[in-house]
Amino acid sequence: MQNLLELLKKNKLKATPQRIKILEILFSSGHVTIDDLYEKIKTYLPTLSLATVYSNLNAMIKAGIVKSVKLSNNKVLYECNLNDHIHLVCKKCNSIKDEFIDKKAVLGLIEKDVGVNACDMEINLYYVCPKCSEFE
Amino acid sequence: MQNLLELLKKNKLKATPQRIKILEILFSSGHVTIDDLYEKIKTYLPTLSLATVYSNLNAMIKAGIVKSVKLSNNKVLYECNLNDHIHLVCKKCNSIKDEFIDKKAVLGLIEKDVGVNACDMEINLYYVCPKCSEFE
DNA sequence: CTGACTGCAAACGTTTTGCACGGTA
DNA sequence: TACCGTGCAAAACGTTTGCAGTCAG
Repeated sequence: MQNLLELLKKNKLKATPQRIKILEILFSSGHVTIDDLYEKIKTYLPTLSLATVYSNLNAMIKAGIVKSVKLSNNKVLYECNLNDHIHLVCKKCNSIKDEFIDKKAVLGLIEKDVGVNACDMEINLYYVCPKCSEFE
Repeated sequence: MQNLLELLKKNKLKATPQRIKILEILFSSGHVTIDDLYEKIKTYLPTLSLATVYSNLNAMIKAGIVKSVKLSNNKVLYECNLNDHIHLVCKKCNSIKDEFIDKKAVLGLIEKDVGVNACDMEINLYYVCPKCSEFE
């Protein structure tokens, strides 16, 4: 995918096959745990090491391409940092759904209370997903 | 402190001195790391073990009395889950400031977009704290 | 050609576990 | 008294590090 290659170059990161594959998976999956990510990549790049995945994620987080989100169950998710979305987290099964909201309106409302200029905002809503509320 | 004792009993947790002290510190400190917490408790309860602190925190998290927050530097903070506040996290030094907002208004704004009833909401604002912006 | 990236193994700090003992309800 | 909670040590877990070899620019 040409644009991923350029995305890396634009951020002064070498475009290795490992990094491109990591980004591809992040783009198509929305958000994944390290284990999911490692599992999925291994089918394409069997020799890839977990340490490399970590170091690449950290490098791309530093560059601002990737974002990590820690949920209340202390699991960490990685995702690409392009879309303006929040997370709906199911309290029962920990499944996660992306949801798009008017972040500017929310940020405006909050900044009025707080009196600070924020460069980023992270919102997680905890709820019970449809599947889990069926079996309550 | 009588109300802490009742808070534990109400949630079907035995009111041991260790748990009461943990809650006292969480209440007075806002949010603390495990190390801070352990350090502070040890002056009152020198025989306390770290494993006990962990198991008590986990028990109280399950009961909903305590909450844990994982920051982008992978440090975990514990806090009591009674106040309606959000976190201002400094992007440079990772310091954290509690800030109180009108959560209901924010939640209302978001739920309108999302069409879901949330039982809890977590908001983190990333900014540059006054100390760090001095030395930029 | 050169510095950055990879893969591996070992190290690291944090959290959990198993078990005997002790204290709360 | 019965059971939950404690303390200790060891194990497990997720992540980082160091290093030799490799590859992208």
